[in-house]
Amino acid sequence: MREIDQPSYHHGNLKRVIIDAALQAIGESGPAGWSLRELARRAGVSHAAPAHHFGDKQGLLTAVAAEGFALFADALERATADVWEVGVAYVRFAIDHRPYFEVMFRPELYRADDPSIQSAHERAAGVLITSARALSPSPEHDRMTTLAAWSLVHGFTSLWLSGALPESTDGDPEALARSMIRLVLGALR
Amino acid sequence: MREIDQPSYHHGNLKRVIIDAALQAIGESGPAGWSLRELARRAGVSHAAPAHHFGDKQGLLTAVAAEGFALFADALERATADVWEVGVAYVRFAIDHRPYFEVMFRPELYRADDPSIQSAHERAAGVLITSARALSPSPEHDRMTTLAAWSLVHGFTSLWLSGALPESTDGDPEALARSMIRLVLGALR
DNA sequence: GTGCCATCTTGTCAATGTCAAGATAGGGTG
DNA sequence: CACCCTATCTTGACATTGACAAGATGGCAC
Repeated sequence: MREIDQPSYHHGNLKRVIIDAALQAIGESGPAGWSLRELARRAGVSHAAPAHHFGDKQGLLTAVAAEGFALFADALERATADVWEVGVAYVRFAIDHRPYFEVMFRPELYRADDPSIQSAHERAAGVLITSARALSPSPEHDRMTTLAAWSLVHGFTSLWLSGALPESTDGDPEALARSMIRLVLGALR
Repeated sequence: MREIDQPSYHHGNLKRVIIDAALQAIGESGPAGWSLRELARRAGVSHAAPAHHFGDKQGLLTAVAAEGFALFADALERATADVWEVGVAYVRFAIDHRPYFEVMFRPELYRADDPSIQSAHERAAGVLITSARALSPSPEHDRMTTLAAWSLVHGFTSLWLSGALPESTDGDPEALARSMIRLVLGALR
């Protein structure tokens, strides 16, 4: 009796299949509440197939985080036409791609020094810094404006995702975030 | 050969010993990177002793979170004399009691519906809401001011703890947070 | 003194992450 | 076309972990 129905070697895009399965598992049970073996079971492969491609669990999460940062940078870049919307895009990405986001900002889960992470991370940080500069009242406030804007948006996102906000149950996070961002950053300059 | 040198039954404050060991372990390996058995080993008790007092791992983390919210509420209350300092106290607590904080805002790790959690949580939320009201320009802005202030402070804290801020390596988080809070919330009213 | 029961230990089990070794297939080389 | 070679995937094994069940201990009420 074989455990796998049809051991199909070289079926190609197993890496993608496993990452997708991981994203779904993270979405259901959080970034640490799933197992590699259950993942393999769902993907229809043997229990050690993930380890072959990603080395270990940290390796898989490193791949997830790297892909996440790249998608994140893309999403932020698409919003740069209207500077005010970059913060909204931040929130929207976190909610629309929650599994990515939850891994990305938990660096103890993956290898943050991996080159694939660093490049995507720098790109995302670049968009944030550029956008914040456009909102800053004067050049010497650039650093503080960046810090404040990032903190504001990231805090809203974290609280929303963790369910700490009373508005989390119903309500539209995007609209709420937009109001908050315009109010606070509008007052700043 | 016995595993435990001197099986000391009824030695009393084992609950405290285990919680303290858990806090230390969380500080070293994050809120999910430790094991109950390793904990028991360090505390000098058998591998199942923790389970007896706390039911399971979630139960232990529930106790940690409850204690954390109580200490958190205490710390915030002590700062209410100067409303601006409540936010700073938020940041200081998170950094000085990082293990508590990291568990508290990860509700999937514990039983958030536990009564011991709820009461302490409500007390902390009360202080935050009251303080934010004092900073609000007008009553109809109360809700938005609370949301903005909380997001700002929580975001700063999360980013600092995760090491995402360039300032995380050196720098004084408390002073930086104080500047940011005064700048942003000062502009709001 | 005797029974009771909270406290803690010991034993056990399935599940998990990781490593090592084997099986398969497709592509390049002669 | 035969050969082998390597990436891909499987199978097998092992230590560790969380959880449960059953046993041992000792203080306390009566």
